[in-house]
This record gives sequence, structure tokens and C-alpha cells, in this order.
Amino acid sequence: MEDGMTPEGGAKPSRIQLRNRKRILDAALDVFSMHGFRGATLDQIAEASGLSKPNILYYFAGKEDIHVTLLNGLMDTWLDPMREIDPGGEPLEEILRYVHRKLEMSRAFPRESRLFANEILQGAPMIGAGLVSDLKPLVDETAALIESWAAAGRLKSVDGRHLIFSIWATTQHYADFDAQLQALMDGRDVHGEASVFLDALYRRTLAV
Amino acid sequence: MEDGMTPEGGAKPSRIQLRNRKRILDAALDVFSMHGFRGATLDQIAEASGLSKPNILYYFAGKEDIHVTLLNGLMDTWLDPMREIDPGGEPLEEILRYVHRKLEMSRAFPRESRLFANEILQGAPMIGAGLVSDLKPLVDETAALIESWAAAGRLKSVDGRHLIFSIWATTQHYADFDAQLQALMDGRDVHGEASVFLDALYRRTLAV
DNA sequence: CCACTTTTTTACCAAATGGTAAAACCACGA
DNA sequence: TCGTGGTTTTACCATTTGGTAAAAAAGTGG
Repeated sequence: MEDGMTPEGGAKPSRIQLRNRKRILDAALDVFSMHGFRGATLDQIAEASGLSKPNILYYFAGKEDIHVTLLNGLMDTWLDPMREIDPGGEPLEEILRYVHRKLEMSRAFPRESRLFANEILQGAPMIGAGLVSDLKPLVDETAALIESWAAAGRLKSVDGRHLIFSIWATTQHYADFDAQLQALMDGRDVHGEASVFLDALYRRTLAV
Repeated sequence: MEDGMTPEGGAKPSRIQLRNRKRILDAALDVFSMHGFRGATLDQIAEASGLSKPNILYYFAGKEDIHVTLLNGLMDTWLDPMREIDPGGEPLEEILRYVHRKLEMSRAFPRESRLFANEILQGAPMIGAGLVSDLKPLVDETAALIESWAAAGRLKSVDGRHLIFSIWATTQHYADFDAQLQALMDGRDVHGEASVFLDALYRRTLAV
């Protein structure tokens, strides 16, 4: 019955295991978000984490294991803002709060945003299943909520799903396409302006 | 003074050169847009184009040369819809036409959209300069036009630059994040719905 | 201090990958 | 038909990359 106590055998991780796995994941987030999965190398992750390559492979089964672990660990955090939409709240304010939370995540966690963007761009080869199982129910539910608000006359009529997509697109754009924005916006307060703009965009679209 | 008549020495390309360079670029667009620059391999491009790897390197100086050639060749096409905005036209209709043209490009040329998205995500290492020299003047000009329309009371007041970003984000999203949409929209007419949604979004935002 | 486990390093490897040299092939005008 | 120049193939490399074996080192409980 006793397993070999390898790090991935999921009994009780030691302090040193917890610390090193965290280091590796943080370094990997840097590298993967910058170069994509296939563009990232274990050597880069090793260098960034301060551990040797074989040592990294002592903690993770392989490059793909690191990537999947990151993606799964982030999925929940990434969806939290949508879960916080309160069906009992004031419709317009709930949606605007969602927009601002998403924009704030783009500002605070651009690496995470790019990691997802990269994965989706490549066709979501590693989290395709998770998209259907985790994301779809939440999107279906939220879209239904929005449309019920619209049907009750508390929002202008709108396609719930496409509203959600547009919120993802506009907010994540500020993280994912940062290189472009840097080239176009010389020294402006991009996120501050974005917050004002998006507030107006969705207020005008949805306010009755 | 006479050059060696290598394919890249730019005199007069033969019919066979034109055909093969086109084949290679088309195959490369497939591969690069699917896997990103670093994830793509010359062998994949060779296989997809039906030419051997050394033969490909007879037509292009290297992997990066193919990528840069693609990017440069596409830049103009990609910006055309924005150039077609008519300063003398009806403001709201001009912008809505721009939105629909961009959405149509997402539908018709998803590979091109993903190629750019990949490049920007990685920090635009190969077209960073082109962004500033080609894109920025056009954006500056268009943003100024939009804001002059708003100042003249022909559109609701709006930040021109962020309006442009939001149009890019919402329209390109349908190409770049297609894998996600496929998982969420079972069999729906995504682009048809998107067209209706985006029309309403920008009409409500901008109509006086 | 000692045995025993966990962690880290050293020394590798096989496959993949971008790229090259040079021979072979082919088209076509003189 | 023959030569000439553009085109394609064959046979290679050097490097990079993900990954492994096994020894060394560091903890750790008794």
C-alpha cells in the first residue's frame, strides 16, 4: 500500500516541496506566458527558478505537467470575477463591477492572461475539456441571468453570451496585446483611460 | 555589380519562383498561425507545402525570413479596413462599416488574425518597429478623426484610441479565441450573432 | 553519531531541429 | 544536342531540447 513518496504521489508535501513547486510554477508562468508552451524551454524555467533542470523534473513529471498544473490552478481564479456576479444585485452595476474586476485582473495578472491566450490560440490542446466542463456551465448560467434581466426590462435587450465575449475581449486585450499598446500609447495611463472608456461603453449599451 | 541571381536577390522572379514562394508562404501561414513562431518547424512547413526542407531554404534565407515576409505582406491588408474610413462620410455609419469589415476579416482570414495575435503576444519581436512606423500614424489620425466627430456633436463623446482598441479586441476575438467559442457555442451561427451584437454595441455607444 | 529518506547534482542520451554542401536534375535557348 | 543556369535532392551537421541514471549531498528521527 505504501507509495514511493515521490513528489507527485499525493500524500503530504513537505515544506521544501511546497516552496520549490511554487518557485517552479512562478518561473514557468514567466516563461510560458512570454514564449508560449512550445517556445518555452526547461532550461529557461530552470534558470528563472534557480533550480537545475533535473531538479525540476524531480518535482514535475515533465514540461507538459508544469503547464497543465499552471492552467488548472489558474482556471478557478480566472473565473472568480464572473462567479461574483450577484443575481440579486442591481443589473447594470453588477455587470459594470464585473467589467472592472476583469480589467483589474488584466492589470494585476498579465502573465496569467497571456498564458491563457496562448493556450486558446493554439487550439486549447491541454484544457479543451476543462473549457467545456468548467467554463461552459458558468457562461450558460450567466448569459441566462443577463437575458432574464433584459427580459425584465432592467437592461437593454442584449445577447448574453456575446456580451460576455466582448467583456473578455476588451479587458484581456489590455494584457494580451500590451506590446501593441506600448507602441501606440506613448506614456499614457492606459489602464486608467481604459477603465473610463469601458465603463461608458457598457453603460451606454446596457442602461435602460 | 551582377548578383548571383539567388531567389532573394530581387531582380525578376520566374514563374516557378512565384509559385513556390506562394506555396511556402501559404503553408507557413497554416503552421505559424497554429503553433506560433517557435512552435512551428521547417519540417512542418515543408510537409504542408509539398517541398523539401532544403528546397524551402533555397527560396527563403531561413525560418525567420519566412515569418517576417508573411508579417510584412499582411500588415497592409490588415490595416486596409481602417484606411477605408471616410472622413467625409456619416460618422456613425463609417465606424459601423469599419466594425463589420473587421469582423468579416476575422471570419475570412482567421489564420492571419492568429498570426498577428501570436506575434503581439510574444512581444512583437519582429514587427515592433513596423508597429510604430505604420500603425501608429494611422491610429493617431483615425482617433483624431473620431474625436473631431464627437466634438462636432455627430457622435457621443468617446476616447478615439480606446474605441479603436475595443473594435480590434471584439472583432479579432472571434478568430483568435475560436477554440474557446467552439467549446461554448454548440453549433450556433457565431459570426452572424456577433454581427448583430457588435452593431448594437457600437450604435448604442456612439449614436447621438 | 548513525541509519534512512529526501533532495540535488553530475554526467549523460536520443530525438528533433535549423541549416549547409554538393551533387543531380531539369528547362530551354543557341 | 549541348551547354548553361536555375531548381531539387541527397546526405549530412551542430545545437538544442526534453528527459534519465546514478551518485552525492543534505536533512531527519532515534
